[in-house]
Amino acid sequence: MAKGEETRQFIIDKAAPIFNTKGIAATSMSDIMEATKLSKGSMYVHFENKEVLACAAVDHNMKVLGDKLMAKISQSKTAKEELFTYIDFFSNAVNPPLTGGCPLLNFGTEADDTNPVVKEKINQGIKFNQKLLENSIKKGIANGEFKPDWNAGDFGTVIFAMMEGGHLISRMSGSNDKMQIIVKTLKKTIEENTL
Amino acid sequence: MAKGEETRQFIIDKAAPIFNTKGIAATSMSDIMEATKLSKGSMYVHFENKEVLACAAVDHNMKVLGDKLMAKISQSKTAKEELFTYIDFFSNAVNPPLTGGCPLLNFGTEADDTNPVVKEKINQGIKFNQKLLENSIKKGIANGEFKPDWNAGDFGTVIFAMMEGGHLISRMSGSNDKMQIIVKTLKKTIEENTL
DNA sequence: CAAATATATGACCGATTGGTCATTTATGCA
DNA sequence: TGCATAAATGACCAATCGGTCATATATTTG
Repeated sequence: MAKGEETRQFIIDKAAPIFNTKGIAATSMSDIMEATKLSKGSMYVHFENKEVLACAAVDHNMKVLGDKLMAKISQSKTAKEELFTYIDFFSNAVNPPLTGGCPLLNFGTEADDTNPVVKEKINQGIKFNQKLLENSIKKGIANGEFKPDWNAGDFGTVIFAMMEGGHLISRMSGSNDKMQIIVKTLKKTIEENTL
Repeated sequence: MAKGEETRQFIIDKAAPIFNTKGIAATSMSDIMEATKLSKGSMYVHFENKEVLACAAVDHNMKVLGDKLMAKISQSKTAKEELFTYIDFFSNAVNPPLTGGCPLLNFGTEADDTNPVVKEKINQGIKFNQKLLENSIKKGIANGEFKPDWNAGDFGTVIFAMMEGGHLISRMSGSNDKMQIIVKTLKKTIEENTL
């Protein structure tokens, strides 16, 4: 039983970056076979079909990225530091924390009109990010760091949206220039709401 | 000669929304055959392969969307009105101006690590949007509508990034709620920079 | 250790993929 | 109208797709 779970995890580890880079539709089981050096039959011992494997890969990508992010954020001492850490964490779109870029953007746009299961996973991932940011702002308001009239919910959404948009721009241009404008603008707004 | 070009355009018209909805990899030539009711051989009379057809579909989607946008914006009398029109035009992500949503987001994320030709097309499309917004702001500064110290280039990028991010959020949630927060925030900032 | 169970293999399957081509049909021009 | 050219057809192709399964090999457990 231990061996089985080990192999299953091994497959997910190898498959996750491939799915995040090529997309679900464009990734074949042969791609995963090649990456894992496992036989086709072995794949189907651990995953009943490609869709199940793809879902596991989506979950894995979100978890790995989330864990890395939370590890950084948890080191922050102030609410402002939390927001800055969040922004800095995603500020390099050309060399992003996860191979293939942001999984919320990648899987979200692909799943949009075709895969309701993955779409809902991404929807939850987005909500998690928005809430995370909103809660940091609320915390900062509560402890007197931020202006009390700052709309935490709205600005949580704004930060997330701007970072995702900046991610897209910078990935397409192959340069972090525009992302740095986003980062600068967001940090300036945070400063303006700092007491 | 006239007939040939007519059929070619007909195929593109039918194919474009399918590619924008399902993605390039997940769209098959059979899908296009079914939509056009044309034979497979006929498709290959007008397009040497799927990649060429996909590129034509990407171009078409961007052009149709761009034309619709410019038609609206050209009716604006002031620079502020131009910016508001741009924002309003993209404010409904659940029922977007183009079937399948924003092609820059859709094709951009898919092409990112796999299709340099399409990627560059999207890169140019993004730059066009940024420049369009930047020029509206510059125009507004020049004619005394906006504060002269407003950074046109930066804010052009910010508007575009926020709208794309908002588009993603609202598509995933199936609600325009978060997009409306984005719209509200952007318009407020524009007002703050209006003299 | 031995029996039972779980895991790994790769040949094999039908379906579908993108793409070709000889042939037929429609179009455009002299 | 008649002829040359262009366009449309659909059977056909090799390659690949996701997926199955009898068989073989490890692993776990009594």
